[in-house]
Amino acid sequence: MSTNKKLTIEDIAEKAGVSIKTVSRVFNNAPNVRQQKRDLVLGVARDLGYRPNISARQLASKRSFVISHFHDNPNTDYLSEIYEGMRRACSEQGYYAVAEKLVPQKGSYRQALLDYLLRFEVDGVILSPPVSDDTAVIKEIEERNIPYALISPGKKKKSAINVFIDEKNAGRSITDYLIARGHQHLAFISGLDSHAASRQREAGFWEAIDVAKIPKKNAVRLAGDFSMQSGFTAFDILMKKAPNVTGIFAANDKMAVGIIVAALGNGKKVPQDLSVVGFDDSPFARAMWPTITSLAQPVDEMAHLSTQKLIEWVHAKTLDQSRFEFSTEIIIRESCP
Amino acid sequence: MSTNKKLTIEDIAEKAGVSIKTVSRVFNNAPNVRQQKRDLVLGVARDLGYRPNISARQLASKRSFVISHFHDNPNTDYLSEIYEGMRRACSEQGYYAVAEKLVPQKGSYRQALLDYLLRFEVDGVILSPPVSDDTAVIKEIEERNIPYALISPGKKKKSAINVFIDEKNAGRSITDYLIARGHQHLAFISGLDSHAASRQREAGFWEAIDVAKIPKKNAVRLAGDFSMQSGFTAFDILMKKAPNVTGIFAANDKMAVGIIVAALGNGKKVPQDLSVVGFDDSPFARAMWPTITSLAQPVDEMAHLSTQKLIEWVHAKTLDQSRFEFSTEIIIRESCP
DNA sequence: CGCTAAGATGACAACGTTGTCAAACGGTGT
DNA sequence: ACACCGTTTGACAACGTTGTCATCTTAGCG
Repeated sequence: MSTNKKLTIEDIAEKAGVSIKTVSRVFNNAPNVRQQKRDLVLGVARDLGYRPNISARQLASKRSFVISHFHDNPNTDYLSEIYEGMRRACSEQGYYAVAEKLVPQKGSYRQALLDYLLRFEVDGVILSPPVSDDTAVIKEIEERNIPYALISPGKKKKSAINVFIDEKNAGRSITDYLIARGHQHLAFISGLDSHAASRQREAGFWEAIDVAKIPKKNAVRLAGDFSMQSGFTAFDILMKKAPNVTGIFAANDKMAVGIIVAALGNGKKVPQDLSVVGFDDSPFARAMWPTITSLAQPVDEMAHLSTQKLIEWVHAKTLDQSRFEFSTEIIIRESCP
Repeated sequence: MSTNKKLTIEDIAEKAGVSIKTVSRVFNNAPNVRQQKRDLVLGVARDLGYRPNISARQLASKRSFVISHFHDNPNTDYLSEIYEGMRRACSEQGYYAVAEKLVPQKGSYRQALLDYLLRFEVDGVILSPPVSDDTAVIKEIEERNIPYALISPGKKKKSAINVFIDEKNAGRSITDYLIARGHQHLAFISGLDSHAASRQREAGFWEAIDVAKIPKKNAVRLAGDFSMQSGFTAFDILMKKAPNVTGIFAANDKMAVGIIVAALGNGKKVPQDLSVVGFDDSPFARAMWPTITSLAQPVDEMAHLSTQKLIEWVHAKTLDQSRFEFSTEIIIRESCP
């Protein structure tokens, strides 16, 4: 390992026998550089281990090389998957990934966003629920012409990168799975109705019921709020309202944990007496006992792609494709084998 | 809100009738500026809403204004508390907070660290377990004279900022609490022995037993690994080895969840038949049912202070105080009221 | 009251890139 | 061979700060 003093664009230019501007062009994928020189410069740069200085780039180009994820979601597992996906993509391109929790004021995230933008420059923004549903936030971002991506099951925007899974179809398929395992009396535990994801998962649930020709009265909906506690509470209500239910679809894993704990505490065996499936494939789906069958969405991949496309957009200054749908997978575990 | 074109140091200098260098001095808390001028400049800057351009500062000063947290801990709740504390402190000082998961190679984080440092400049580093225990990593950081902070119960370094709680004392006090609630037959579920924190918490457990003059045979140690599953498993062993235990201290909340779930599944009531206390006060301590009595450490505050002190160190170029101990608190909930 | 040294201030050159614009090049049609 | 035009290349001035060093103040002292 050599004591390499800091390399600059000039060192590369000299070694390659071109001007610094040409080197700059190569590193910015700018047009109008002969392929031969491009290769030459890249070769020299690779040999010497050159990397452009971020600060100088920022200063000269008035770009920040920062991609920010604005969120307000207590699910830290979800957040860190997003962060990891962003970080990977950013690191590949010499960008910085930053995550910022927005604190709502009077029900809107607008002020918190403005506070942030006043202090830091940002080249691109990633929004996830519930921030992605705040129209005031989107308006501010669009007015500033900041490229942005929505990782969200909500409304799609023409002028944004939309990354999503088909929530309804996912709800449908995991319900189909429950039915295929022989369950004829089913329950759905909803999340917060304000979240589009919960509503769409539920729609999938009812579609599956419908298609399987299970009588509507054999299916029941219990209101939850995504919390473990609400899953726990749902169990009591379930025992009163529909004691012969054997298959439960919880709109997220936390509620699945809640209902399983409640079931065990009341002498029910899982999955023998009660089968439970969750959604998100979060770490406790693996860590609980019994482990939980869950629908996995590739959050990391989704964040990675969002970030990549965002950076492309920043460079190209124009957005081409705007919708990216990801597919999901049912991870079969003990709670519904 | 005015359409403020970008303010530079020159605008402030002109408005205040001083040179740009003086403005620069003021913003860097440099010595040798008359108090009167300092106030004048700060006043003008506040009125106009000026903030120094980070990139230009980075370029000119060869500092990066980035503080990185290197970690490899699957506990995302813990990580996001650290990140939040860092973020707050950084944002106050115009720094960037960055979190980087290090992937070990051949048991060491050294290579991953070097890969990172090759790509990005960093002004300060925060390490938490298990990275903070990697001597090769610390050696590399010290050789580069990068200020660093250890949020860790492990060995204290003279040449670093050490932020920690007294783990042994914390283990002692929560065990004291169990004993005060009348429990005379106790169990400790350990975490990974490679983690100093687990060993120290256990030491506190035994000290409490000792001081309370509880016969050693009435206390038992069960080996866990911090996972929910290991807590679950511990229950079976406990029932065989020491069925009359009524008070359990799990070295973290996850294992507390595991043992509670197992207990409920076996018809035991918590806390009536079995009282359980955890450690960390993580989100499920609140979300589980029953909610879990747990020992809380102020992770957010610890990260905030680490970052502040790190930034002070960067500016002063010298480290004064090196040890910062934080106090803990027992959060009483249903699992051991 | 002048002298000195320490403290306060400023002029100007870095820092390492990108933007701008002019110049050189190379291919085409006459 | 020449004029023309698009493509490629480069010289040099930004970008907004901080570092260096010279100069101007001021307080203290004989």
